[in-house]
Amino acid sequence: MDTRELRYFVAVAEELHFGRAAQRLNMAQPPLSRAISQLERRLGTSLLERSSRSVSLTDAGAVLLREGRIALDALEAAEQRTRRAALATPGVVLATKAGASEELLAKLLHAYAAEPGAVPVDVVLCGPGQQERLLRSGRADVALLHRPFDGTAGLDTEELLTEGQVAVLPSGHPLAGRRQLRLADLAHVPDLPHPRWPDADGSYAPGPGPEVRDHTQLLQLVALGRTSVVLPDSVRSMLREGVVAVPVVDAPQVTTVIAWPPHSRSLAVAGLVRTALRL
Amino acid sequence: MDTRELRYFVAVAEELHFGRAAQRLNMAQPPLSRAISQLERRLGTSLLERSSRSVSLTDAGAVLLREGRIALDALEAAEQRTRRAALATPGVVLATKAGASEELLAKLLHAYAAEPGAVPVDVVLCGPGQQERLLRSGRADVALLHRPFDGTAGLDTEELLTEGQVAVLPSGHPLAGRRQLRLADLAHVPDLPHPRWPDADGSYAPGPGPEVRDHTQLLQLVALGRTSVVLPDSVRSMLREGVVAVPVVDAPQVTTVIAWPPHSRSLAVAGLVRTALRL
DNA sequence: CGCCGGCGATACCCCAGGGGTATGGACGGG
DNA sequence: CCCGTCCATACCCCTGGGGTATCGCCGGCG
Repeated sequence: MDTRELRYFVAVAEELHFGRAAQRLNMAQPPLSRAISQLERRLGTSLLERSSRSVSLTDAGAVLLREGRIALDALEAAEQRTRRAALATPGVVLATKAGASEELLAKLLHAYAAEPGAVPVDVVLCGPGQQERLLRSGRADVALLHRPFDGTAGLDTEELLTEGQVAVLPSGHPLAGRRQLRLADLAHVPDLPHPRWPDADGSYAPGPGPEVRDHTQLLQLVALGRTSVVLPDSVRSMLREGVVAVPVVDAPQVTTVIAWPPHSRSLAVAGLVRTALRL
Repeated sequence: MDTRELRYFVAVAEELHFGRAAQRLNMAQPPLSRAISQLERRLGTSLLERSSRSVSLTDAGAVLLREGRIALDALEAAEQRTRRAALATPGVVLATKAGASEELLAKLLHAYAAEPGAVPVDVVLCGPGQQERLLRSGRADVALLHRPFDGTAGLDTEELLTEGQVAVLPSGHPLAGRRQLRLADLAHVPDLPHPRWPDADGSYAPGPGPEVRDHTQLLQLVALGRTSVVLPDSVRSMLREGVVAVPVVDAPQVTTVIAWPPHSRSLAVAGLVRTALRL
């Protein structure tokens, strides 16, 4: 199967609309239609159910969408890792969520730098959920992920830290005085809508909550009484005036894991993992 | 990156010879040379070191070979799984080495068939090392692998059984009377050369030992005094007249694992794994 | 009920680029 | 020193991927 066809199919399968998919792919609609039916002929099966009013996935199409994304990720990773291997810099790229696990990260970097044979670590701070993408697409060699928020299927991982979660609230808020909360208490607080994080493409889904890009912004917005958020215990070390943290007893436990691609042959990644496990 | 270019590169990187690679790809050498240098230009790095007498991989080339094989496997898997999803048969394909773990396999199939919601299991018996390929290339949904012989990087696994190994010898052989053996005892027994298994393409590497295709053949050849072999304990149940098994005390322990692709969403695979763990 | 508008498929054209053959140029061995 | 090996270059051909114009289907609306 050709990469081109697969990319086309994934675009159509995601949009469920040939016209929009063609637009996204910067091409006209007819060659896209043709490419898809050609792919269907090659595979000997129909992938999309077209009525003249709507497009939907067949079972086979759903399989190809899931498996195809994995294959495209692997291709992109091959390209990115090759490009990075070509640069003279022998560094390793570590991706982590901006503002999360700050203390752990600092300790890890410090301890690793003291190891014999340590190489420079290029830290990429990214938005929530982006570490996983960076790792899968080959732009990072190793990442700190947070279960259950990030998916770890197909990655090798080691657990580093498990913690509960706290609600971060403006100090004047009625709920701020409680000794503990439940998720139900926070589910419908109309004056504190949940913040909105950017998508992979940097855009924001519509909604009532304020748009945020990092934890500093987020805590400032909490202090201003505009939003509230549930985060792992370790944010306590970042708390500022005007915000309080209240344990949420029934929030899922968050496990910070260090993750890397399963075929990694990098000594630097192995060293980082070894160091992290010794912390 | 294009699939075609990647396939070409992998062929050249494996052969380290443009002429032979072109032959393998059923094309002439010049367009292959051109395609590779075009790929190098696109990636902005050289992948192969050519002198007019020999070709070798650069560091970046080695990375692309490793990552590229993974990506090509993922592509092939996407295609195969889509094809299989299109067939009406709701079965699941289980790959296992012919003759290995027979008792375990029989128990597993029997127990799984009794589960509610069990689907037909299509068992593929293949040569050693081929289960891994079948799984990675999407022709199988789940496999029984044997560590440390099969690689499990990038697969999800559960351990089922760990056992020692025995040497299978013709009953008349001098070593057959021993209570136990060491690998060194078997390393240089010129009258019992190791058997040769077929490669992925069905051909045999040259060597002194007899060519075998399955364990029945193998045991017959042992009985005839033509070869000897070291296998997991569980072959004892297959022993025939004329052969004896002697424990090899320093042979590595063999662990039978059930393995599946990490992104598998198949209920049937999950059911098989659950059943296997309960045995 | 018929017209319109949205959407995917078809028809037809064009040309970029992938593949082939012939040949050059570098280098090692006899 | 010449020849054989092997990768690169030059040049040609034609497939097939992309574009525009248009059709056919169908649901909604006046």
